[in-house]
Amino acid sequence: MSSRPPTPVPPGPEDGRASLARAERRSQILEAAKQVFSEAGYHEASINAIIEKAGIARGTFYLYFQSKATVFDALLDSAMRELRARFTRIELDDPAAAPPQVQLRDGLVRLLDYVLGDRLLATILLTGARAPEAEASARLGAFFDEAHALIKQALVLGQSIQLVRPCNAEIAAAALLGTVRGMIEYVVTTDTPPPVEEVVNELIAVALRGVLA
Amino acid sequence: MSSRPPTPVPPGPEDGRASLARAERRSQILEAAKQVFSEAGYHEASINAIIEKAGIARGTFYLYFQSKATVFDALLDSAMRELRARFTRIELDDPAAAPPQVQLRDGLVRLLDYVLGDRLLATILLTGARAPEAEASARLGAFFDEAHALIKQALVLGQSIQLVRPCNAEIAAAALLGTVRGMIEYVVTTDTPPPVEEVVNELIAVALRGVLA
Amino acid sequence: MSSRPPTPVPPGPEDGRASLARAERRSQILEAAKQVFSEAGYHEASINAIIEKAGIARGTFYLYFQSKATVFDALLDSAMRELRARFTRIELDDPAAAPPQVQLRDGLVRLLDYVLGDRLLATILLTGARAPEAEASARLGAFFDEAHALIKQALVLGQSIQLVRPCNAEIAAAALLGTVRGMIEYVVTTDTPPPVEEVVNELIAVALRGVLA
Amino acid sequence: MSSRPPTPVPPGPEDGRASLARAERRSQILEAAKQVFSEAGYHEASINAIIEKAGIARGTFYLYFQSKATVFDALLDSAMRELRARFTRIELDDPAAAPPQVQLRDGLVRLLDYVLGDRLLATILLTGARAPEAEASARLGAFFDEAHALIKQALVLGQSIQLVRPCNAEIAAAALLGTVRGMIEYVVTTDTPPPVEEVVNELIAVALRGVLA
DNA sequence: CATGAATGAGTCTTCATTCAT
DNA sequence: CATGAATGAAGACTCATTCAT
Repeated sequence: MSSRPPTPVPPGPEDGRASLARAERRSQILEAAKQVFSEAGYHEASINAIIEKAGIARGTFYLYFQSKATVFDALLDSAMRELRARFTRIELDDPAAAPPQVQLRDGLVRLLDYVLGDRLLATILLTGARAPEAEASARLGAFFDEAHALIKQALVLGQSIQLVRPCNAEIAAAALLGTVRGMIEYVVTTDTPPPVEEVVNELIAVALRGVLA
Repeated sequence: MSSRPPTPVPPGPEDGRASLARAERRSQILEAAKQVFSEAGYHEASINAIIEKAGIARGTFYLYFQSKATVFDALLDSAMRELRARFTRIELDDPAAAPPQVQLRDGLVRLLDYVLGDRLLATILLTGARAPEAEASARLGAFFDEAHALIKQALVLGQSIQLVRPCNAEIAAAALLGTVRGMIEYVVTTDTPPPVEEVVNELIAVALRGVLA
Repeated sequence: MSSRPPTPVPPGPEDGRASLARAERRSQILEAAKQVFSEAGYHEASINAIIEKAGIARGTFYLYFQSKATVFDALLDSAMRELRARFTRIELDDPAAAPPQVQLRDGLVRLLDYVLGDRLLATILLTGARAPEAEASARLGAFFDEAHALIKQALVLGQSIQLVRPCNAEIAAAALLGTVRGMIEYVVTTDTPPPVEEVVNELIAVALRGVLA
Repeated sequence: MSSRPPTPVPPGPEDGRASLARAERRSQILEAAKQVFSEAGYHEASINAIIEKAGIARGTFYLYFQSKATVFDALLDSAMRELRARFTRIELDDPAAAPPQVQLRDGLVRLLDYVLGDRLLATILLTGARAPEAEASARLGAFFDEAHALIKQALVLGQSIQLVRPCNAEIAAAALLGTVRGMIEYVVTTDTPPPVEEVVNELIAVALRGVLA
């Protein structure tokens, strides 16, 4: 029975936490959400867990994000942005640019550097595909498709200048994308991964020359 | 092989009479669950959807499986068993065995054949990591660790007979595991994938010789 | 933190209440909802209050109705159906029919009889307009518009046979609709209302001849 | 007149200086609240909508009103006051007064004039019964009871001088109150209502002489 | 006086699981 | 063995209210 007005008992903050600037509070929540999502995955993660970790009240969360899916989107977008920024298309025509192999190597180093610097975010990115409510989840699929297309394009180009051996570029691109993802997963899940330089060298060696002697 | 829970024998008369029917019902449920889990993922999948697809009553489900997590476990285990059966350790010493490259090729063909023959189960396997309640999910991690170890071991062995170039086997194994997973994901998600032979050829070529001319 | 599976502790019914036939349980819920809605109005009413009054569990409610708005719709529709069934268009041309005044009187008697027989439902009907989520709420508006049109039509017809004095039928119909609603509200809110016959006589007298001597 | 709560004088310096500004702010809020409440009804209305429309900050609202219910009360009281002021007891004994019919007509004209001049407030009054938390909501019931008593009294008086025909004054009063409410609802909800004079004429004609020729 | 960030009780709704028939 | 009605813990989200600045 709800005829009685709900005895409004909204207390003020019980500890002296001060009001944060909007952007600060927002990233505080993002940080908490990042941890929770990367530990528990989208579904297992609860708003409860997020606000507890952030040390804020329920309502405060919804002051900054419309829904659980929205925070997840923000994180996923952030991760994709970071990744995109670090790995740019390789420039062949520009004479001022570094040689292709160096560009490739640098891109991969930046990529793994970022991944190691923010393992949590990277974890979300690797597993974020399963979040149907989050609309960024669909963008993630597009993101990997894009990566596949990029690699394929590079292979075709390489073939045209006889740098790359004849092969089915579509399939090979899928294989190489897998190689990179395997690498990322490896450094993210290994407690004390080898130096980035070494990992990248190995990655490139495998991709370019395989493992045969 | 970790201590597998004793394959939850659901209660009921053990007179062995209805055993066949029992097994049939069980696989009927498993089949329905496979479809639902592979379409929706662990969390999005509902018991409702499973029993509807199986055409059984709610209670009947719990006569054969203790919980949602239990069916999922059964499916995951089944997939892992199938995979394990298809890809055996490469035999070097047995003079009666086929040459290593052929063994490798055959193993991969069997692997991809299976994957294409049961895409649903393969999908679950690829995405099944995110089901913290399902204890088989942990075994999945172990499964991939095992695969990594297998590859690493093969590399080390290959190096000892100068077949494989010197490299950090740990890292290279991670890269190659990724390559295979990428390949699997590719054939599973592509509507009309190329013939298995071609995919395997490409995969082996990339893994052994890279993409360079 | 929700990493732990929620320790499934769903007990069976703690009292021996037996499963009711679907229709029975449904009307049991409708009855409880009727009381709650009529006491508290749509918004003040809570699912909690309804299931408490019905003595059922939360989930049971949703086994029979999709939402709070849905039960409300069912009740509103039921009330409108009852009302419509009791007050039919007055038949002038049928020589076998009773004289118009008698038809009018009978209709009103049936109306008030129903209203007194189910005050709760009548209350919901009188106040149900404020429930934007309930789609039947819109139908309620249409219902009263229909009543207005019916009265207006009757007035125009009466004017054509010189039974009704010249007047603005639109306005007069609004006035008469108000008269009826006032009557209904009166009998519904009065603890021991006068006999229906008397109320109807008075209503008709006022509507037809006014209060002047 | 029930014990009205002492018109919640919001806290703040009582120096009388800013009193004017204070009153202005107050009515600015009331105006916004009037719009919101009349559009959305008590429950659907949100403090958010009110402060947005008023262009003030959240806290400011609570500087002038203790709660949502309080503003609603203020509006309801205001509407009742306006109505009361416009419809005074009909004077029979005063020889200087206009004849009773004229007094009645004038009162009704003033009533409808006001209603049309402030439809929003009138809407709130007509639908304000459903706001259990607002204690003025109870006063609204008393208000209509009062109106009923007034009409009944007039009927009894009219009967004593043989102006009104013999009837059950209690019931007839309920009918007539309904007639007036129907009228008010009609002019309030009709986009371009007929001139007040015409509506009042029709209302009086129906009330005094009915609809028969 | 004004502000608006923060609060948290309360609401609706879902769904895995049980058990009387 | 099969059934499906019933259960209730848990989750996402809203919004009136407060109070430090």
